[in-house]
Amino acid sequence: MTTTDEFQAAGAQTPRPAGRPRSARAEKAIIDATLDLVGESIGLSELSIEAIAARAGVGKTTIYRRWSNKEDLLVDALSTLKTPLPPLAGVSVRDDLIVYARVLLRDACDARNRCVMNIAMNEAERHPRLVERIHRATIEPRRAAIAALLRRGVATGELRADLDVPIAMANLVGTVMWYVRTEGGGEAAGSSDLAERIVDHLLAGLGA
Amino acid sequence: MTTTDEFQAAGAQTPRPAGRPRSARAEKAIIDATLDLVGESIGLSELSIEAIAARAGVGKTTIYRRWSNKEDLLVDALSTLKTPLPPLAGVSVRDDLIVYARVLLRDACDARNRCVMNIAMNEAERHPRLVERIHRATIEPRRAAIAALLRRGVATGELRADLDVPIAMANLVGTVMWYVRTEGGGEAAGSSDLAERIVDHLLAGLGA
DNA sequence: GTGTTTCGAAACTCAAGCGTATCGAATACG
DNA sequence: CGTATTCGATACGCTTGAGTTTCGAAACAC
Repeated sequence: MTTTDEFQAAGAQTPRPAGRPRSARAEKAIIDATLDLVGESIGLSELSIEAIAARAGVGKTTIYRRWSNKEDLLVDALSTLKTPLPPLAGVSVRDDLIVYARVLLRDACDARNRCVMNIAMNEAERHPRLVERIHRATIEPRRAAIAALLRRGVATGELRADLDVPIAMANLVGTVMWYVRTEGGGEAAGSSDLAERIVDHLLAGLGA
Repeated sequence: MTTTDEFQAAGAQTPRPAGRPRSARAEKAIIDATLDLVGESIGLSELSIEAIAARAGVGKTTIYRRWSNKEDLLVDALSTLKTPLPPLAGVSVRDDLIVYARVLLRDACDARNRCVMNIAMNEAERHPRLVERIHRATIEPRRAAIAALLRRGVATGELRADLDVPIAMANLVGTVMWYVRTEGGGEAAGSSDLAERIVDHLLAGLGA
């Protein structure tokens, strides 16, 4: 830390409170350390503020001055993860399914995003506000997007007319998630045509 | 507790040690309480011996006299869950796939079994011995059985000749798991033809 | 310079939970 | 009966971590 990284947006109507300004660098370090540790230790109860402070090279005071407790910090940290859904080319449903499958694959292979899913699925009754926020920010938009894509496929005749959309969604998402979990997570991302193979497999079906 | 439930197998070569015998009822109560709490609190670190003792109506002494630590208790408790794989009728691959899908559905809806999966997937580096044992006792046999069934289908021509077995396994297992997680867990088990619909969906594929 | 606020570090209080030890009562054997 | 062991209950020492407080130093405004 040779240079000073303190600053404030200093809007005209916020006349810059007196005293030393809060370090933006410290804030980013705290968020990063939190996400790192969330990615390593899966349970939220294993995640300690002291470990976050140590990892971030920051005093606990600096954390508690910004967030009043662990859950508030987690809400802010996890909300920085929501990668935007990629735009769809919109040419063929198959191509768009592959685009989404690639996103699912990438997220499923990333430790941070994987833990968001674990938290959303496992800690619903222990951290309802946190899980609710994750659902609204990340999960629900993706569900809606995939459902809309599947319905588009039914409408255009590219998919079966009697398609069961909930089952088809479980097909796509569940296959990707389970594949990554069982067949080594890291290597799966490398083979770039995996998403393509999974989608074609689903479209064609298992039957002869 | 009006009657006495103490006993010992008392084989001829084990001459029944002196003193009050250990209570088989207490042992069962401990295992049951452990599985109940595992089914409620998903993380192993949230699971406390003291809560197990309280739930089982048992002193901590009675637990520590039988298991030296929490992990040993968990290994024994979880190993009582392994429901045997059902025999296959062996007539058609579709029927056998439905049999397995039903087993997967039932297990995925049961809180206890669901937590075994969570532990196996999430706590690999924290409890390697426990996870290893779960894998050998429960997961690996099922993986092998499903893989064998799929290969049989390829051999008999009921399934595509170019079937990618790992992807097909992720299809079946992932679809069931994900469906239960997203579309209400409890109700899914009720509709008895869900397994059938999922399998037929997979066999036919999504394409028109 | 003075005043105000934040900084990292360290100490603190408080609660939870592990694993152990001790207690009187209960249950077996002989 | 005496002896041995387990029973549930309780207390203990110990560690971990949450959240607070205090401290001297640093970073700003004036």
